[in-house]
Order: sequence, then structure tokens, then C-alpha cells
Amino acid sequence: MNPPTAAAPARLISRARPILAAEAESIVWLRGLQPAERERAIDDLRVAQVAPGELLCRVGRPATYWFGVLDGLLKMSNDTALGMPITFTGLPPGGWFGEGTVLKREAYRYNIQALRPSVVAGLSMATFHWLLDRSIVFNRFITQQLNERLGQFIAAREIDRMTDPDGRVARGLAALFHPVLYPGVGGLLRITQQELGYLVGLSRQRVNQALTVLQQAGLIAVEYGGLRVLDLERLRAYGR
DNA sequence: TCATTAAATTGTT
DNA sequence: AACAATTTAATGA
Repeated sequence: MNPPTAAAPARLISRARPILAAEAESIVWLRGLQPAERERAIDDLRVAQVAPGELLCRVGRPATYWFGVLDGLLKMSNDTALGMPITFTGLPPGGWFGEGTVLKREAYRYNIQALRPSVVAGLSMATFHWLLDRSIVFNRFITQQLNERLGQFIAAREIDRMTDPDGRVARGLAALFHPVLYPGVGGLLRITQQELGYLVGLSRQRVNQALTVLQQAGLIAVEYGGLRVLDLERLRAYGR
């Protein structure tokens, strides 16, 4: 339906608008900042709507923004023309990414594209570094972010090695429900079985089958257009 | 608010 | 890949 192959060039800046107060409330790292810092950050944040299949970051492009998902679902992958395409992770609401690249003022090392209509916020590199230079709270957040993501990537390697489709779905889901990296998800993750298939690299049918198994095991509850996790610990350890 | 219709998503083969 | 069944979203009375 929205094959992640079709991609138009992203023009985030031109379509971007200021952030709404209600949207800013949902951003966790804004909460700990000093009033002056928060004001500057909110003033700097740009928000844009992203269409399915649209590329937000391209491998090799110079980093300009630190991005966060306000709503929708993005995919972080490494599908260059050469080499095998690898999906690193999905990015549900509450997820922020690109800090590594912005930190080092480098080019993006992966593609970010929308799996469905999404709302994305961007903080300019200048303001990112400004916060980094003066806010300890912000530094703590970034450190934790980097640390948790490192753990995710290590887990992702295991998932890629795993042959059991049920296990791949289970672990992939557990990653999306990461409470620190994706606080916006909460109890219910809005994701279709088709989208989940794109993320874990399985057909929709097989995903459906796996979800049924996981539901019968009491690990998740499948709903129309999404699902909730009942036992994150067992989901994370599935197939071990 | 309710009924109708279209679109999206799911369950199954 | 295709199909039927189900759920949601949109529309207008």
C-alpha cells in the first residue's frame, strides 16, 4: 500500500511551521530545561507533515536537524544502492534521532523514511549545540539516548540472526515499546501489520500469524490498527 | 446523533 | 497474491 520504495525528496524546511504548545508539551526533554532554554528551543523547533515513503534523511546528506517523531511512524534503514538493505529500527512517536550525526557535524549514515503520514519536529544543529553547551539536563538526556540506542542496535543484530519469524516479530515489537527511547508510545502502539512487516522484513501474512501466536501466549493484545504489550519482559526475551 | 458509504485493516486461503 | 469479513472514518440528513 505504501511501499517504502517510492520516495520523493524531502523539503522539510520549506513546509515547516512553528511548533504548537500542545505538541511541545509532549516532548519529554523540554521538561527539564530552564525557562530561557526551553523558550529558545521551542522557538527554534520546526514541525512538518511527512507523506508515506518520503525520505527525511538521506545517507550522505549533511546533518541539519535533530529530529523527533510527534506522530506517525518512521523507519531507519541502510538501503544504499549497493549492499543488502537493513532496517535498523522503527521510530514511533516520542522517538528522537540523528543526535550522533549532529554531534559530530557529519553526514547522515542512514535513511529515514515515513511508513505512514507522520508529524516530525526538527531542532536546528545550532540550537542543539547551544543546549549541549549550557544544559546539564539536556546532556544527561542525550547521553541516556545514545546509551539506550546502543543497546537497541546490539539487540537488532540478534534479531537479524534469528530465523524464527515469531521471534523476529516479538523482539522487533519489544524494541518499539522501549519506554526510554519512545515514551510517546505508551500502552498502545499504532502500527498496522503491513507496517510491522516492513520493519521486521516479513510478509504481512506471516506477521499476522506471529501476532496470533504472541497473543495466545498472553504477551500482546491485537487490536484494529495497532496492538498493546501485556508482558514486555517476556516479549523481549522471546525465543531465548 | 444516526444512517450510509467509502476506505483501511485484518483474517484466511 | 487474492478474497471476504471487519473496523474505522467521512459524509450528509
